[in-house]
Amino acid sequence: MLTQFGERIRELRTKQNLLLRQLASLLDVDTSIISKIERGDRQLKKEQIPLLAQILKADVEELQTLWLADQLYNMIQGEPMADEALKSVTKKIKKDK
Amino acid sequence: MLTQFGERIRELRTKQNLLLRQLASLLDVDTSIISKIERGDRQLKKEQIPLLAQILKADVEELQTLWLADQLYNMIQGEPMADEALKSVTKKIKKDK
DNA sequence: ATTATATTTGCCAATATCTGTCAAGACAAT
DNA sequence: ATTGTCTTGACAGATATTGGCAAATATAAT
Repeated sequence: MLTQFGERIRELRTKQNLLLRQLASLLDVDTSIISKIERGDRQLKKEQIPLLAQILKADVEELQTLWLADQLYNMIQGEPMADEALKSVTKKIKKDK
Repeated sequence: MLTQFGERIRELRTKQNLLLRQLASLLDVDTSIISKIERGDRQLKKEQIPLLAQILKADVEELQTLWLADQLYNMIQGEPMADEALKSVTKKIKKDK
């Protein structure tokens, strides 16, 4: 399944004329991992987002948002009560502040 | 950390005058598991919700919503971009339909 | 205070999930 | 056919989650 995060990374990477292999090297992981991340087969570790943003000269917060949205979407995917649950959490989050 | 789901289960269980041990037996798990679930230390398996709802004479959808909301909340807990991500997913979910 | 009952907690082993690596395959371009 | 890039599947090690037991703690009654 494609992810917003993965698609954005690929977009940024190609815009910078970076090869998978090069980005992988900068992130110190195997090339295949990056490939999978861009295609939505794997998740990047949350902790790696800042470094990745720096390498791709991207906005950290944008990537964090996309990353988190993917996780959430993945969780509610196909759940019958997704709407209600989302509404409830949104409300609760606002109260927390 | 307390959960909406766990608190509701405890509420329903006591209202039915069921002991942990009795509910545990009906669900075929150890008493300690139910205790932990009610206190938010453990998650009930999604698949067990319908049976639980039946036992507690509760609305399945209500419990599913609470359960899912807990999972979501747990995921965005402390995330700086929680708001944005939630908004994004909510929008996407609506499109999916 | 002692007993009996209910609940909570810490710990362990089993299981499941995640992470990175490797090797083989697909795909283009030349 | 060779080269360079990307993709895929299988694997092993690391992590996380789960259920169960047993001990600790709480609660209630006498």
